[in-house]
Amino acid sequence: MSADEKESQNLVPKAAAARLSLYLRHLESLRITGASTISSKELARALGVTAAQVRKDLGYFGQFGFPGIGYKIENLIVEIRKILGTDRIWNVALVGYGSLGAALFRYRGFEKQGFRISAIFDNNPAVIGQPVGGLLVKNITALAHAVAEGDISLGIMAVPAETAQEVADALVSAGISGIFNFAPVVLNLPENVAYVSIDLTVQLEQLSFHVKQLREDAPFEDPGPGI
Amino acid sequence: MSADEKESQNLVPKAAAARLSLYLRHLESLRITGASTISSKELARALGVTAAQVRKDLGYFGQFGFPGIGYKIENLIVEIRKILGTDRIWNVALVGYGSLGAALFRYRGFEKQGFRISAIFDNNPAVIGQPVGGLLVKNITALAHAVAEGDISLGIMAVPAETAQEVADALVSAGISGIFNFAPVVLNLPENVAYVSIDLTVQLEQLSFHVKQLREDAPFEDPGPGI
DNA sequence: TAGATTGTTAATCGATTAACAATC
DNA sequence: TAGATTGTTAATCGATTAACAATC
Repeated sequence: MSADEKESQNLVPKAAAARLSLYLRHLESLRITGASTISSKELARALGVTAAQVRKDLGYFGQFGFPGIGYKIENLIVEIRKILGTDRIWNVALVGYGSLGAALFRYRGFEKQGFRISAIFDNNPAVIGQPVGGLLVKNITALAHAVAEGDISLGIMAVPAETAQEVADALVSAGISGIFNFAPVVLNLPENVAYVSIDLTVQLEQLSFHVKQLREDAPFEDPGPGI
Repeated sequence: MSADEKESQNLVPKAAAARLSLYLRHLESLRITGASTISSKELARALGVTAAQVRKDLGYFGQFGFPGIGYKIENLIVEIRKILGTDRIWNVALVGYGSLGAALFRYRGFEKQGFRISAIFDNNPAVIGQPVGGLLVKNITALAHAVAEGDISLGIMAVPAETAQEVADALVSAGISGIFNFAPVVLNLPENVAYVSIDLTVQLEQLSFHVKQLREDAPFEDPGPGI
């Protein structure tokens, strides 16, 4: 079976695809230093994984390295971008222009990787019509039209939990291909819509869980304050 | 081996702990509806996992259910909070008061789960001294003192990639127990410091990857615009 | 009681690591 | 050439699912 067939049959572990992004980030930072090749061992070391894992992750998608040499940095950047689909511009709709939505809009990291927020929506009359960075915040009822007109295929949701499913449904009917959700709910979506969700509170709870675990594992290390 | 021993020996899959947060979120929303018990099957259905997984995840930490009945919602909420360590207040330092930092500070979801941002730091003279929600943004050089004084054990980093490692080192020397990082870098931290990281661009890249995969799997479903 | 549901063991499935021939 | 490093197979490790006796 070819690497292409593997990919299209979903045999790529999700975690492998996530690491690809990390490899890309590191390769981009290396490029600035002028380095031209890197071995799986060096890349692994920088990211805290094993060299075998780096080679295996890349192996899911093709043969990019040179035995005895390593990987050519420029070339690998181009290849990973192709794999991730960031060798193009994605137009993104931002739904919800509260404080988180506004922060995400101002975040320059997205544009740098080819994600362009090209429309903003809210249901709050107080912000609808407001100009932000060359755009106007639109009424959420205009979603379907704007998505079709603007060749928008991704949506970022920064809305409260209460309206999240409703907004997701609207994005799906509008014909969006993928949703990036910040509302703390598990969305119900059709199989043909891609879905990534970040629940900030869940992550913070994981942190407190890990802190607790560390303290339990090493009860003599951290007597805490007052001793 | 007891459930407690398992936990302290790190035999709990990380993914199981993450799902605990999702169970908690759903249980809290159920409580409002007045329901008093729930079965693993119902909980599983709501969150898109299997019933066996719900029971197994909870089983890592103890026996909370009643055969033939299910789980008592109020009780399970209390137990999961204990497990996650959110049965108490955590004082949190926010480092970096740019647009993301400001959005995180305004986000009410943290306080609701017991995470209180009790100090804010930045290195930018333009924001140092600025009053925000009853706090003053402090110079980052005051970190160590404030952490000790304020019983702060967690740090949220909303700083640029360039200064992230430096800030992390400062948090570690200040005696912080856990770091929640938003900078797009892999931090180098001692083993005894808990660590959760969110790289927004990585997540958006995963979304574009999944969209691409869906399109490749169903080439006849989405002819795209222009047809 | 009969039906429902847990907690847990064993079976399955998937992901990571180790090892090494092929290659530069 | 000798040393380095890839790509890939096989072995290991870990997580999920299925099954079912125990229990209410």
